[in-house]
Amino acid sequence: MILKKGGSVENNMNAPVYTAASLKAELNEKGWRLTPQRETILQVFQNLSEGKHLSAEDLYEVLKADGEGISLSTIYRTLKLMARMGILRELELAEGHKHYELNQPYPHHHHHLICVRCSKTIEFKSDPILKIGTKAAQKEGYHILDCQLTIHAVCPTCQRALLPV
Amino acid sequence: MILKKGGSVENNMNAPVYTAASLKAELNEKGWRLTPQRETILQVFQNLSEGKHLSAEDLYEVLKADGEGISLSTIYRTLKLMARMGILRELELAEGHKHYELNQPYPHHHHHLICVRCSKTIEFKSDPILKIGTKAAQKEGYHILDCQLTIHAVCPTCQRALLPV
DNA sequence: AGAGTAGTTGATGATTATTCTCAATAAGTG
DNA sequence: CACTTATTGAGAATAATCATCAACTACTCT
Repeated sequence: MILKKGGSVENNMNAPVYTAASLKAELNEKGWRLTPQRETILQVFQNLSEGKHLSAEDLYEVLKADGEGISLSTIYRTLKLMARMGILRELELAEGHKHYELNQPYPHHHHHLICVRCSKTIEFKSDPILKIGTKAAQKEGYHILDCQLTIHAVCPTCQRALLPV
Repeated sequence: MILKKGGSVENNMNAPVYTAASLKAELNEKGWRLTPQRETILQVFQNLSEGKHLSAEDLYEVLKADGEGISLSTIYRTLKLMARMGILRELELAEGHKHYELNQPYPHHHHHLICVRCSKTIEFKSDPILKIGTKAAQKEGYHILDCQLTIHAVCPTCQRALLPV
């Protein structure tokens, strides 16, 4: 993975992304700080190809391989922080641990269809859902951070396998 | 959604529910057994008022209070089993542990709007979402078990509180 | 630019929800 | 009724995540 340092702007899919500067602005606004670790972690997610997502452990390994060694404590703290800021989405794709991906706006926004047996996951998009979700949040005065339809199902392969649950 | 099986009847809200008999039929079909524990646990969920959900620990306490003492091991096993059968929905409403509720079909089917700060949760319904989700699963040949839109957001109270993330 | 304040990191220990193990039990089958 | 095998219960084992705290450093204010 290539870690692009400094003022990144647009990724290759022409979607607006956070830059170090905008991340710093948003953090400082709340009295928090932009650290090299936070910047690096954001970049990893920005350079991730669509459909990819990382667990805390995954991210830890990626960074270690890149020679960027960031402690697991910081990984966990940063993932949670960024999820609560709405920068990352927290996904429950398989049992046991969470995955994270960049929380992309409209044209890239998507949902997940997950096999409860083998965890095979398919992404799909839907404008209406995003609109309905946004409206539901607005109606209650909630400030929306993420909106994801999760479909639990059994994939064709596992249906045929007739495995015990 | 697969909630109506075999000899199901109607509860007082006019929604189809599992009976001991229909649960047994579905279990036996796969070589499993209907035990008093499984029947009891299903009943607890069926008697839960709308909008309520239980964690494994909650269920354990409820049963203990009822003098029905079922071991935590069995609780966990049964919750997972029933979720995989599509009888229960597994919800990620707050950090740290899962909640479960009966997986009700159409007129009662609903989604969740959750405050990431205080975990206050609001339920809302949406036909279109259920339809879109069902279609998405069908298109991929997945056998759907559950379909839930989860909206992570900040509730009005927590917005005003300006608390640290 | 330099000093001070307070947020952040990293290492490690602590939690805690959930799963595993295994002997004893009991549901379903013929 | 006997037999096979799924299931239970108790406790130990896991694994993901969080808390703690001293050292460090980003940001702010002269």
